[in-house]
Amino acid sequence: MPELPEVETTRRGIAPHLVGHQIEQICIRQAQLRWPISADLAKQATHHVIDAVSRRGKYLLIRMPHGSIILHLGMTGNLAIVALDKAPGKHDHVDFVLNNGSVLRFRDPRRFGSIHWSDAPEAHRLIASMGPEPLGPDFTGQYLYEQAKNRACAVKNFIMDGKVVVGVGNIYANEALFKAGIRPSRAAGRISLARYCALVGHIQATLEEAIDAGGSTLKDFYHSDGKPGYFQFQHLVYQKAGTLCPVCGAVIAQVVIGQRSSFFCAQCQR
DNA sequence: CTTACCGCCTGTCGGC
DNA sequence: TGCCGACAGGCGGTAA
Repeated sequence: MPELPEVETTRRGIAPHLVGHQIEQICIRQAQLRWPISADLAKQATHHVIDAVSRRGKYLLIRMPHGSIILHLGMTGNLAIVALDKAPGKHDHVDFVLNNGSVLRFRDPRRFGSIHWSDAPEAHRLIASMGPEPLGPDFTGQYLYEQAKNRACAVKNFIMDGKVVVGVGNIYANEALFKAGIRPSRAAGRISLARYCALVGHIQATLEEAIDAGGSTLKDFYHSDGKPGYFQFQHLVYQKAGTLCPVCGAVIAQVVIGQRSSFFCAQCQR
Protein backbone atom coordinates (compact mmCIF):
# COMPACT_ATOMS: atom_id res chain seq x y z
CA MET A 1 0.00 0.00 0.00
CA PRO A 2 2.20 2.77 -1.20
CA GLU A 3 1.52 5.80 0.95
CA LEU A 4 2.90 9.21 0.11
CA PRO A 5 6.37 8.57 1.63
CA GLU A 6 6.77 5.46 -0.47
CA VAL A 7 5.76 7.35 -3.61
CA GLU A 8 8.22 10.11 -2.78
CA THR A 9 10.97 7.56 -2.15
CA THR A 10 10.15 5.95 -5.48
CA ARG A 11 10.33 9.34 -7.16
CA ARG A 12 13.78 9.99 -5.73
CA GLY A 13 14.91 6.51 -6.64
CA ILE A 14 13.87 6.57 -10.29
CA ALA A 15 14.53 10.23 -11.14
CA PRO A 16 18.32 9.93 -11.64
CA HIS A 17 17.74 7.06 -14.07
CA LEU A 18 15.19 8.99 -16.13
CA VAL A 19 16.05 12.66 -16.24
CA GLY A 20 17.98 13.57 -19.36
CA HIS A 21 17.14 10.28 -21.04
CA GLN A 22 14.39 9.24 -23.42
CA ILE A 23 11.91 6.41 -23.53
CA GLU A 24 12.61 4.40 -26.67
CA GLN A 25 9.72 2.05 -26.42
CA ILE A 26 6.84 1.23 -24.13
CA CYS A 27 6.01 -2.44 -23.80
CA ILE A 28 2.50 -3.00 -22.45
CA ARG A 29 1.75 -6.59 -21.47
CA GLN A 30 -1.41 -5.75 -19.56
CA ALA A 31 -3.31 -2.57 -20.44
CA GLN A 32 -6.22 -3.21 -18.09
CA LEU A 33 -5.24 -1.26 -15.02
CA ARG A 34 -7.70 0.82 -13.04
CA TRP A 35 -8.37 2.49 -16.36
CA PRO A 36 -7.15 0.97 -19.61
CA ILE A 37 -3.89 2.43 -20.82
CA SER A 38 -4.57 4.63 -23.85
CA ALA A 39 -2.77 4.03 -27.12
CA ASP A 40 -1.82 7.67 -26.87
CA LEU A 41 0.75 6.89 -24.19
CA ALA A 42 3.28 5.11 -26.39
CA LYS A 43 2.68 7.55 -29.21
CA GLN A 44 3.29 10.65 -27.11
CA ALA A 45 5.82 9.57 -24.50
CA THR A 46 8.53 8.00 -26.65
CA HIS A 47 11.54 9.77 -28.15
CA HIS A 48 11.40 12.89 -26.01
CA VAL A 49 13.85 13.97 -23.33
CA ILE A 50 12.54 13.62 -19.77
CA ASP A 51 13.23 16.81 -17.88
CA ALA A 52 11.91 15.96 -14.43
CA VAL A 53 10.10 13.44 -12.30
CA SER A 54 7.73 15.14 -9.90
CA ARG A 55 4.94 14.13 -7.56
CA ARG A 56 1.46 15.48 -6.89
CA GLY A 57 -0.25 13.66 -4.05
CA LYS A 58 0.43 10.01 -4.77
CA TYR A 59 0.66 10.57 -8.50
CA LEU A 60 4.08 10.54 -10.15
CA LEU A 61 4.61 12.81 -13.15
CA ILE A 62 7.29 11.93 -15.67
CA ARG A 63 7.71 15.25 -17.37
CA MET A 64 8.64 16.02 -20.94
CA PRO A 65 8.54 19.36 -22.71
CA HIS A 66 5.20 18.62 -24.40
CA GLY A 67 3.43 16.76 -21.58
CA SER A 68 3.70 14.17 -18.84
CA ILE A 69 3.11 10.56 -18.00
CA ILE A 70 0.76 10.50 -14.98
CA LEU A 71 1.26 7.35 -12.97
CA HIS A 72 -0.40 6.03 -9.80
CA LEU A 73 0.79 2.96 -7.90
CA GLY A 74 -2.62 2.09 -6.48
CA MET A 75 -2.42 -0.41 -3.66
CA THR A 76 0.23 -2.81 -4.79
CA GLY A 77 2.09 -1.03 -7.57
CA ASN A 78 5.80 -0.39 -7.68
CA LEU A 79 8.43 0.86 -10.07
CA ALA A 80 11.92 -0.51 -10.40
CA ILE A 81 14.89 0.10 -12.67
CA VAL A 82 15.91 -3.23 -14.15
CA ALA A 83 18.35 -4.50 -16.74
CA LEU A 84 17.16 -4.78 -20.30
CA ASP A 85 17.44 -8.56 -20.31
CA LYS A 86 15.66 -9.24 -17.05
CA ALA A 87 12.65 -11.44 -17.71
CA PRO A 88 9.32 -9.93 -16.65
CA GLY A 89 7.37 -11.55 -13.83
CA LYS A 90 3.70 -12.38 -13.74
CA HIS A 91 2.51 -8.92 -12.71
CA ASP A 92 5.09 -6.83 -14.55
CA HIS A 93 2.57 -5.05 -16.73
CA VAL A 94 4.51 -2.25 -18.38
CA ASP A 95 8.16 -1.67 -19.37
CA PHE A 96 9.44 1.77 -20.26
CA VAL A 97 12.56 0.94 -22.26
CA LEU A 98 15.08 3.76 -21.90
CA ASN A 99 17.82 4.84 -24.25
CA ASN A 100 20.43 4.35 -21.51
CA GLY A 101 20.17 0.57 -21.57
CA SER A 102 17.87 0.09 -18.62
CA VAL A 103 14.17 -0.36 -18.14
CA LEU A 104 11.66 1.31 -15.83
CA ARG A 105 9.34 -1.55 -14.93
CA PHE A 106 5.82 -1.14 -13.55
CA ARG A 107 4.53 -4.03 -11.49
CA ASP A 108 1.08 -4.12 -9.90
CA PRO A 109 -0.54 -7.42 -8.84
CA ARG A 110 -3.93 -5.93 -8.06
CA ARG A 111 -3.98 -3.44 -10.90
CA PHE A 112 -5.43 -0.58 -8.90
CA GLY A 113 -2.73 1.62 -10.35
CA SER A 114 -3.05 3.71 -13.49
CA ILE A 115 -0.98 5.28 -16.26
CA HIS A 116 -2.10 8.26 -18.33
CA TRP A 117 -0.60 10.67 -20.80
CA SER A 118 -1.51 14.34 -20.60
CA ASP A 119 -0.22 17.32 -22.55
CA ALA A 120 -1.39 19.58 -19.69
CA PRO A 121 -1.02 17.52 -16.51
CA GLU A 122 -1.92 20.32 -14.10
CA ALA A 123 -5.30 20.57 -15.85
CA HIS A 124 -5.86 16.82 -16.00
CA ARG A 125 -9.11 15.75 -14.33
CA LEU A 126 -7.23 13.59 -11.83
CA ILE A 127 -4.91 16.42 -10.79
CA ALA A 128 -6.91 19.62 -11.19
CA SER A 129 -9.34 19.11 -8.31
CA MET A 130 -6.72 18.11 -5.78
CA GLY A 131 -6.29 19.79 -2.42
CA PRO A 132 -2.93 21.10 -1.18
CA GLU A 133 0.14 18.99 -0.55
CA PRO A 134 0.39 17.89 3.08
CA LEU A 135 4.03 18.98 3.22
CA GLY A 136 3.44 22.24 1.36
CA PRO A 137 2.95 25.74 2.79
CA ASP A 138 -0.81 25.82 2.20
CA PHE A 139 -1.57 22.94 4.53
CA THR A 140 -2.00 24.56 7.94
CA GLY A 141 -4.19 24.13 11.00
CA GLN A 142 -6.04 27.28 10.02
CA TYR A 143 -6.74 25.88 6.55
CA LEU A 144 -8.09 22.59 7.93
CA TYR A 145 -10.22 24.40 10.48
CA GLU A 146 -11.76 26.60 7.79
CA GLN A 147 -12.41 23.66 5.49
CA ALA A 148 -14.02 21.67 8.31
CA LYS A 149 -16.66 24.27 9.10
CA ASN A 150 -20.16 22.81 8.83
CA ARG A 151 -18.84 19.41 7.91
CA ALA A 152 -20.39 16.51 9.76
CA CYS A 153 -18.29 13.69 8.39
CA ALA A 154 -15.77 11.86 10.58
CA VAL A 155 -12.46 13.69 10.84
CA LYS A 156 -10.67 10.60 9.58
CA ASN A 157 -12.66 10.66 6.33
CA PHE A 158 -12.15 14.40 6.16
CA ILE A 159 -8.34 14.26 6.20
CA MET A 160 -8.37 11.35 3.75
CA ASP A 161 -10.47 13.36 1.28
CA GLY A 162 -8.21 14.30 -1.61
CA LYS A 163 -10.06 17.55 -2.14
CA VAL A 164 -9.13 18.62 1.40
CA VAL A 165 -5.52 17.44 1.36
CA VAL A 166 -3.81 14.87 -0.85
CA GLY A 167 -1.69 11.93 0.08
CA VAL A 168 -2.92 11.15 3.59
CA GLY A 169 -3.76 7.46 3.43
CA ASN A 170 -5.30 5.14 5.96
CA ILE A 171 -2.08 4.35 7.84
CA TYR A 172 -1.05 7.97 8.32
CA ALA A 173 -4.56 9.12 9.16
CA ASN A 174 -4.71 6.57 11.98
CA GLU A 175 -1.24 7.38 13.27
CA ALA A 176 -1.58 11.16 13.14
CA LEU A 177 -5.00 11.15 14.82
CA PHE A 178 -3.57 9.00 17.61
CA LYS A 179 -0.64 11.34 18.14
CA ALA A 180 -3.00 14.33 18.13
CA GLY A 181 -5.36 12.66 20.61
CA ILE A 182 -8.35 13.02 18.29
CA ARG A 183 -10.87 10.23 17.95
CA PRO A 184 -11.20 9.26 14.27
CA SER A 185 -14.99 9.22 14.40
CA ARG A 186 -15.29 12.78 15.71
CA ALA A 187 -17.18 15.16 13.42
CA ALA A 188 -14.72 17.28 11.43
CA GLY A 189 -16.63 20.47 12.19
CA ARG A 190 -16.42 19.93 15.94
CA ILE A 191 -12.68 20.21 16.43
CA SER A 192 -10.90 23.34 17.64
CA LEU A 193 -8.34 25.35 15.71
CA ALA A 194 -5.66 24.43 18.23
CA ARG A 195 -6.32 20.74 17.80
CA TYR A 196 -6.20 21.07 14.01
CA CYS A 197 -2.85 22.83 14.33
CA ALA A 198 -1.56 19.91 16.37
CA LEU A 199 -2.99 17.44 13.87
CA VAL A 200 -1.27 19.13 10.93
CA GLY A 201 2.02 19.02 12.83
CA HIS A 202 1.64 15.31 13.46
CA ILE A 203 0.63 14.53 9.87
CA GLN A 204 3.68 16.37 8.58
CA ALA A 205 6.08 14.93 11.13
CA THR A 206 4.84 11.39 10.52
CA LEU A 207 5.15 11.72 6.75
CA GLU A 208 8.60 13.32 6.97
CA GLU A 209 9.88 10.68 9.35
CA ALA A 210 8.82 7.97 6.92
CA ILE A 211 10.33 9.79 3.93
CA ASP A 212 13.62 10.15 5.81
CA ALA A 213 13.55 6.47 6.73
CA GLY A 214 12.91 5.57 3.11
CA GLY A 215 15.73 7.74 1.88
CA SER A 216 18.19 6.32 4.35
CA THR A 217 17.47 2.72 3.44
CA LEU A 218 17.20 3.24 -0.30
CA LYS A 219 20.62 2.45 -1.69
CA ASP A 220 20.11 1.82 -5.35
CA PHE A 221 16.92 1.38 -7.30
CA TYR A 222 18.80 -0.62 -9.86
CA HIS A 223 19.05 -3.60 -7.55
CA SER A 224 15.91 -3.06 -5.61
CA ASP A 225 12.66 -4.82 -6.29
CA GLY A 226 11.04 -1.44 -5.93
CA LYS A 227 10.35 -1.84 -2.25
CA PRO A 228 12.11 0.77 -0.16
CA GLY A 229 13.54 -0.73 3.00
CA TYR A 230 11.41 1.01 5.56
CA PHE A 231 8.52 -1.42 5.63
CA GLN A 232 9.67 -2.39 9.12
CA PHE A 233 8.48 1.05 10.20
CA GLN A 234 6.70 0.65 13.53
CA HIS A 235 3.12 1.82 13.81
CA LEU A 236 1.65 2.99 17.10
CA VAL A 237 -1.96 2.00 16.46
CA TYR A 238 -2.35 0.94 12.82
CA GLN A 239 -3.11 -2.80 12.77
CA LYS A 240 -2.53 -2.91 16.52
CA ALA A 241 -6.05 -3.87 17.58
CA GLY A 242 -6.00 -5.75 20.86
CA THR A 243 -2.52 -4.59 21.83
CA LEU A 244 -1.95 -2.03 24.57
CA CYS A 245 -1.80 1.71 23.96
CA PRO A 246 1.85 2.81 24.24
CA VAL A 247 0.75 5.91 26.15
CA CYS A 248 -1.87 4.77 28.66
CA GLY A 249 -2.01 0.99 28.42
CA ALA A 250 -5.65 0.74 27.36
CA VAL A 251 -6.54 -1.79 24.66
CA ILE A 252 -6.40 -0.42 21.09
CA ALA A 253 -9.82 -0.60 19.44
CA GLN A 254 -10.66 -1.27 15.81
CA VAL A 255 -13.76 0.01 14.04
CA VAL A 256 -14.74 0.59 10.43
CA ILE A 257 -15.16 4.23 9.41
CA GLY A 258 -16.01 5.03 5.82
CA GLN A 259 -15.38 1.42 4.73
CA ARG A 260 -11.86 1.45 6.14
CA SER A 261 -10.28 -0.07 9.21
CA SER A 262 -9.62 2.47 11.90
CA PHE A 263 -7.53 1.96 15.01
CA PHE A 264 -7.56 4.14 18.09
CA CYS A 265 -7.22 4.35 21.85
CA ALA A 266 -10.58 5.21 23.40
CA GLN A 267 -8.75 6.50 26.48
CA CYS A 268 -6.33 8.91 24.77
CA GLN A 269 -8.41 9.96 21.76
CA ARG A 270 -11.54 12.05 22.25
C1' DC B 1 -22.48 21.04 -2.14
C1' DT B 2 -21.95 16.86 1.07
C1' DT B 3 -22.09 12.20 2.31
C1' DA B 4 -22.30 7.24 1.64
C1' DC B 5 -21.29 3.51 -0.85
C1' DC B 6 -19.60 0.72 -4.94
C1' DG B 7 -16.16 -1.82 -7.38
C1' DC B 8 -11.97 -2.60 -9.66
C1' DC B 9 -8.26 -6.92 -8.46
C1' DT B 10 -5.44 -10.80 -6.31
C1' DG B 11 -2.57 -12.40 -2.32
C1' DT B 12 -3.30 -13.78 2.25
C1' DC B 13 -5.57 -15.80 5.97
C1' DG B 14 -8.86 -18.45 8.69
C1' DG B 15 -11.94 -22.28 8.88
C1' DC B 16 -13.05 -26.81 7.94
C1' DT C 1 -2.89 -31.02 3.44
C1' DG C 2 -5.97 -28.58 0.40
C1' DC C 3 -9.83 -26.05 -0.89
C1' DC C 4 -12.73 -22.05 -0.56
C1' DG C 5 -14.77 -17.94 0.89
C1' DA C 6 -13.93 -13.54 3.14
C1' DC C 7 -11.31 -9.68 3.22
C1' DA C 8 -8.19 -5.75 2.53
C1' DG C 9 -7.58 -1.40 0.40
C1' DG C 10 -6.78 3.86 -2.90
C1' DC C 11 -9.76 6.49 -4.74
C1' DG C 12 -12.68 8.01 -8.64
C1' DG C 13 -17.44 7.54 -9.94
C1' DT C 14 -22.05 7.86 -8.88
C1' DA C 15 -26.35 7.84 -6.37
C1' DA C 16 -28.94 9.96 -2.82
